Amino acid sequence: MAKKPYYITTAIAYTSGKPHIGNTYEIVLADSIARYKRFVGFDVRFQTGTDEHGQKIELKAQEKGVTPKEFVDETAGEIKRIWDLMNTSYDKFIRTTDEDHEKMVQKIFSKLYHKGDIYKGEYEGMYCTPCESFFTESQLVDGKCPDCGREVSPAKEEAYFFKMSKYQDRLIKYIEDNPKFIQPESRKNEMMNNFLKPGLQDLCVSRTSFKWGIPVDFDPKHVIYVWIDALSNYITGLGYDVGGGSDKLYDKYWPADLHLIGKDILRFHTIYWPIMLMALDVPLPKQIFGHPWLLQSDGKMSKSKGNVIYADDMVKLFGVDAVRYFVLHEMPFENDGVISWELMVERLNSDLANTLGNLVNRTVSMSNKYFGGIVENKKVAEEVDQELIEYALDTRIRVSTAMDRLRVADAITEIFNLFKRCNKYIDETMPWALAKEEGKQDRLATVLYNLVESIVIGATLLEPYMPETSEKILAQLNSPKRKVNDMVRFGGYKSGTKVTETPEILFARLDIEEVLKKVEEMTPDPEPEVEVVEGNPGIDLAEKKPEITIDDFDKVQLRVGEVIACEEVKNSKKLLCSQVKIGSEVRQIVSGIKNFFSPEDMVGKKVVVVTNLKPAKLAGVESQGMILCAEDAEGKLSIVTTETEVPHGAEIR
RNA sequence: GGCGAGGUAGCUCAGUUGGCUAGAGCACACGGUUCAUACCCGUGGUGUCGAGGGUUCGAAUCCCCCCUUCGCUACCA
Repeated sequence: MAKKPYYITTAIAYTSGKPHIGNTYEIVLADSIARYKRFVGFDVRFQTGTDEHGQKIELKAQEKGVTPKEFVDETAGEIKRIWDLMNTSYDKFIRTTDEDHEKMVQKIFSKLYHKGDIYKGEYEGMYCTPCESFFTESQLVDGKCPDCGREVSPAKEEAYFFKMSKYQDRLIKYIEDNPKFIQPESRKNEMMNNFLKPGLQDLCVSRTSFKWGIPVDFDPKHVIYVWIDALSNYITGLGYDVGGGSDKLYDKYWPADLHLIGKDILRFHTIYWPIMLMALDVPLPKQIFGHPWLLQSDGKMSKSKGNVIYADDMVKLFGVDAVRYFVLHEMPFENDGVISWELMVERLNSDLANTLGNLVNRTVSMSNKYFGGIVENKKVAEEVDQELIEYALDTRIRVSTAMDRLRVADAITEIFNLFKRCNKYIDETMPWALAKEEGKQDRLATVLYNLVESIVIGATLLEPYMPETSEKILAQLNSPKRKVNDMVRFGGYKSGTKVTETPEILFARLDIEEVLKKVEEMTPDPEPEVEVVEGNPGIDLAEKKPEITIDDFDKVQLRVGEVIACEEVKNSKKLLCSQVKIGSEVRQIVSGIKNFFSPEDMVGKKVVVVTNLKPAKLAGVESQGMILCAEDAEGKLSIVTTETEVPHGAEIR
């Protein structure tokens, strides 16, 4: 019988920087599910990758002085390196800059356009000119640009829109008919109440304000916006073809069984993505799980605090499997989890070193000490054995129940409960006492056999979560990997096998003080604190502009001007129109300063003017330059002028 | 503001449709044990189950109100 296919994906990671432990959690979680499904007999395909387009990347690349492609090549490489470091078993790492992906995204966009689900319209919003960005009302901070804090003005831009509302009722029905579609369930309510029930707005799916993206093939000044580009990776990665003739991978694995994503992007995956698929006549994925986040106990992770935890730092200190154990075990199903170095060390010492490591070690040691390493089933059973045997066999069922509900943390706990049960069994049977008693040798052998067999069962079940440790334990016990079908009976361990003579310590206990010391060494410069001058804090800019050269600065021409006349601009709230004399010419300049200066204030003032600024119309009035002002934290303005009297027309440099 | 989730032992959390003296893990204390990584096993809680009111023979669990924390609130990749 052919194996049942199982397709699982993570969200593709945005390549704007190095992923921290929170991002890494998702890939490890997905990996544990993928490995588990493989173990229980599914034909698994596990896809992950990177989302590499967008304005933010364009800007970051510019800041670094590299091309966007060079920039994402480096970041994507870093992300892949960490995924590999975490020992994740993905089958496909897709990048949205892959050629086949880009081509198919264009075809998908084109098809939706010709079908009439995408139409050309105008995007209206609040626009911040210096930032070249649109914002919605709700994004504005105090009615101003959330990035630079400056005034924004209503503006329009040509854009393509997706008719979401057309599919809204179908989606509501689908979600209601498939209660498991959105997990955890509380998220389902958020989507229904906030978006679906009030009615969907059409979605803007193209941009002209930046270039780093996939161009619309029939209208190349537009770039396809993130939704259609990024989300479609789940099908393009399988070789989906919108024109028919999809790859056989697609036929086999689509629809996906599980999209694993962070709770922050649930809306895109549970609303936009299903609607896109409906429009393409493609079946919907079976389940979408928005997992919670792993947070620092001492406040949020931030680079300026110097407390960002990166996966590779953790791996250096604790090893891959300890980190995997920690993130999987500590993460609850619905609420955010907590991460700290202290908790990490505590878990490692008590669970990994004491319970598991010590169990394996003492078992192997006793086998060596009493029987020269030979583990033999002499079948001298006693009543206590049965409880252990049943517990060991039952663990498989309990793990399975937890995994079917995606309760990965619970599944791991079940496995460790088995290890604890083994430790208890040792105390119940007291092998060291049997060793001293005459005629108890066969009973002793049986006890050790039961222990080894139980550990093999536990180690086998542990593989999806801690693959390396699982392998190490089986190697110490000299046991092959056990198949899922051989998990239903107790006694699969081959009697007469010799265990290792030199048991390696699986997890060494760590001292929290020493760990914290090492952590400090690894982060030697936790961001030099900028000195704050007492009583005069000044103003900190939210965003610093990239460095420029003297040549860049030379492009700007600044001259002294004298305001000879000034009036209010009709139909505007903030604008004044000044006539400014600069040498032999008089320029008309419009400025947003009415809230602070009256036209009378302005007349006679010497001002600094940008004279080679491209003329622009503000509220219908042409402005041939710009008067420079300083702005304080409250947005109060002060005109820049010269320290001593200088004739108008003088150049500033 | 609207919608939603939570507030249970020092810490992290379980507590199904209301019902035996409210639980687990960690930490802590004591006892046991010595095969083992100072480990393992056992024992130990006067917790106002956020506050108040109500329904009921009986409520952490249902209803009302209040306090408090957090999530979501559309074009951000």
